[in-house]
Amino acid sequence: MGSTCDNIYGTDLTLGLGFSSTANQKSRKQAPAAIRFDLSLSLTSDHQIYDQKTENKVNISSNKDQLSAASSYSNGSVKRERDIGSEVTQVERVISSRVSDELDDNDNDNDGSNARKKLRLTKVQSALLEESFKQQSTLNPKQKQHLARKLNVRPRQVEVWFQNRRARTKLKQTEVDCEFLKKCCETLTDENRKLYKELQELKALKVAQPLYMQLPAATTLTVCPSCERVAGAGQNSSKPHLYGPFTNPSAAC
DNA sequence: AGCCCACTTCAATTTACCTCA
DNA sequence: ATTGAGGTAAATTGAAGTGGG
Repeated sequence: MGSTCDNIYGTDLTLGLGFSSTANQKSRKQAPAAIRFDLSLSLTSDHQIYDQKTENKVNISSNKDQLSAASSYSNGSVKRERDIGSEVTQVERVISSRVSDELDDNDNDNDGSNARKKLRLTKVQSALLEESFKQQSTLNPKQKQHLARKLNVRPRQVEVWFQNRRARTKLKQTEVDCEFLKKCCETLTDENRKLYKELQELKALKVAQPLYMQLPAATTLTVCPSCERVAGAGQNSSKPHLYGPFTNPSAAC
């Protein structure tokens, strides 16, 4: 991260995230120990961090030995967290995002490391993108440019987001379809099982009694006049040959 | 050339589980 | 025995890279 930027107040701010939190160790390990951030973030009074790009504020207060945080968003909503962990994460996100932007704008990798920095879109940015996606799932170049300017991101990011979003939608639809087919399969299996059971019962009945004399009055099945069988399909004599009142017995044999 | 899609990579984040005070 | 904090590994998420149509 070669570019150390002074913020608009002329102060070279360094935010150390060294305090104890429930944020997971691994992610903090991977985050820079101290991050110098650009003009879009500034420390305000009352331990408040203000992201000028998203207009989000993160209030940080300490209460005895427990740190807590509350975010106030540009839409007026306020969120209170159990502890500082997720807010630290949020601050890291914002900082990371801005730093990535900065690196990208500076044709990146000024720090010499080729590590791919993951940029996370802010909630506000994601919400706006979602809103646009609801209206239409593809963008023409003009719309892309406009949205990119509005979100303060690169057009390529908007493009990638829409691509990934379409993929997610498709995947979800596939899952829904799969679930539907699974249900269909279950129903058919169940039906097949019932029919097979019925068949076994009829077979047993045939063995016990001469069928053409003993068939229950209620049954709609008939005996084939040519082969005198209820069971025994033409293709396989061992398999039952059943037909109902609307089929042609001679044609079936 | 530019766009889309499918597939992939990998950093960031979440979740689950464990240990210890 | 129970609870909460802290640590870690595995799983998941999602932004971005790549290659082919």
